[in-house]
Amino acid sequence: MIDYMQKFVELEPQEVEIIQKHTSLRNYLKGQFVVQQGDVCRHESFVVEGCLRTFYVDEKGQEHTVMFAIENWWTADLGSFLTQTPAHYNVQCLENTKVIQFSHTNLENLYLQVPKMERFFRIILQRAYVASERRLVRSYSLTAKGRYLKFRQDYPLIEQRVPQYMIASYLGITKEFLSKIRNQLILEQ
Amino acid sequence: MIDYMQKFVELEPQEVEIIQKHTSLRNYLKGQFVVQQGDVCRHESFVVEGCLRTFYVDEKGQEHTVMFAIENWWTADLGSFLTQTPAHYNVQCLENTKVIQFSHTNLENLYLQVPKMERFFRIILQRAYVASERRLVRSYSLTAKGRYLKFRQDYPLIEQRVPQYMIASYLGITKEFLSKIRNQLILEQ
DNA sequence: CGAAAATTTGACATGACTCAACTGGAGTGG
DNA sequence: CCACTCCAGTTGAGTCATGTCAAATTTTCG
Repeated sequence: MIDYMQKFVELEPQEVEIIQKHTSLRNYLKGQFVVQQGDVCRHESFVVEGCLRTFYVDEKGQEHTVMFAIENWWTADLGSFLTQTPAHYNVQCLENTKVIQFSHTNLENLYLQVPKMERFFRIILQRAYVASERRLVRSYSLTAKGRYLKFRQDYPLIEQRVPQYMIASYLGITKEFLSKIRNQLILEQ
Repeated sequence: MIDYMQKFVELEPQEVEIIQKHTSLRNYLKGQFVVQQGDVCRHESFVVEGCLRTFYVDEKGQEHTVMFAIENWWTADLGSFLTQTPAHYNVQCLENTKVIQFSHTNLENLYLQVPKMERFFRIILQRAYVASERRLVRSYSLTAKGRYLKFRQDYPLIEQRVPQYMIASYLGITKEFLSKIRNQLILEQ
């Protein structure tokens, strides 16, 4: 994780040490929940190894996948984490997963002790926001097939690691329709 | 703008002065473009007064509204601004508009001179990211009618200031269909 | 091997789009 | 002050993309 951070900010050895004191390493088994809808999201997690899915279940019982996270990504229900209010989303491990976690108080503390962390997260958030905006535009301007092709192109690694019905719910379509799109793509070749 | 910033970070008088030195005030007329698709977005703008729309035109010539901005909002093509590469979006004034602008170099400079600005923008971005994620979830889980009702509820002020066809393109539907939804809502009462 | 989970297939239903025509202001100019 | 145009909004008919439901098939994994 430190290597990853150094791409965005330069850290002194003593800063690295402070960061380490404010984080904890945690292992989850496949299927375990890091965050559950209704609970407060206590940590922001950096994925060292594994794969997770953020999703929420609506009133009709339908699942909507908000995002996936693999190695070197951050995950949390950010809205819940920031305000320490009940989460709208679940975050579940799709594989055995190892994460580095920042608790809310530790992170606030860390911002005071290592101001560079403000910069680091500002940069990370800028990128996340731009990506989210792009995805939003695509959701409106592209057809389901177009969104699927874009997804395959952007995240080929994720496509291979997660079941198809989760990809469908990430793209905002039903698993049946995604299956039909895939079939159609094969026929086209 | 300073009042607005003080809600998130405490600024010393000399910091306020530095911020002022790094910004410029600019007026635009209704219809003018702050950013144009293809040009590099040179500024991040804080809206003092007025109303703007960020949108992009796809290959088929269709407009997609990415966001609106009114008083106390920030606007830019953030992706373009951050990397200083050509913009995907247009930002156009829907009314005569007054903004405070940060150029890219001024802002980078400001981050060095007033580190609190890192914190300020981190917080702003967190909120923007959470809002964007929510909108994304809605775009997938709600029907067009549901999205329209939510929009009216969330941004009643904006609804009254912008033409209906722009709201339609913000919601990802055609102006005709929005008109039908509105008609339907009247009949329901 | 057998059961559960994931995916595929097909018939039918529906939300949302397209296109074209129409309505109704808000200027604008004679 | 009227005629004209222009733009936003409405309406309706027909179509297409995507959803629903139920059954069949394949894959995964204990």
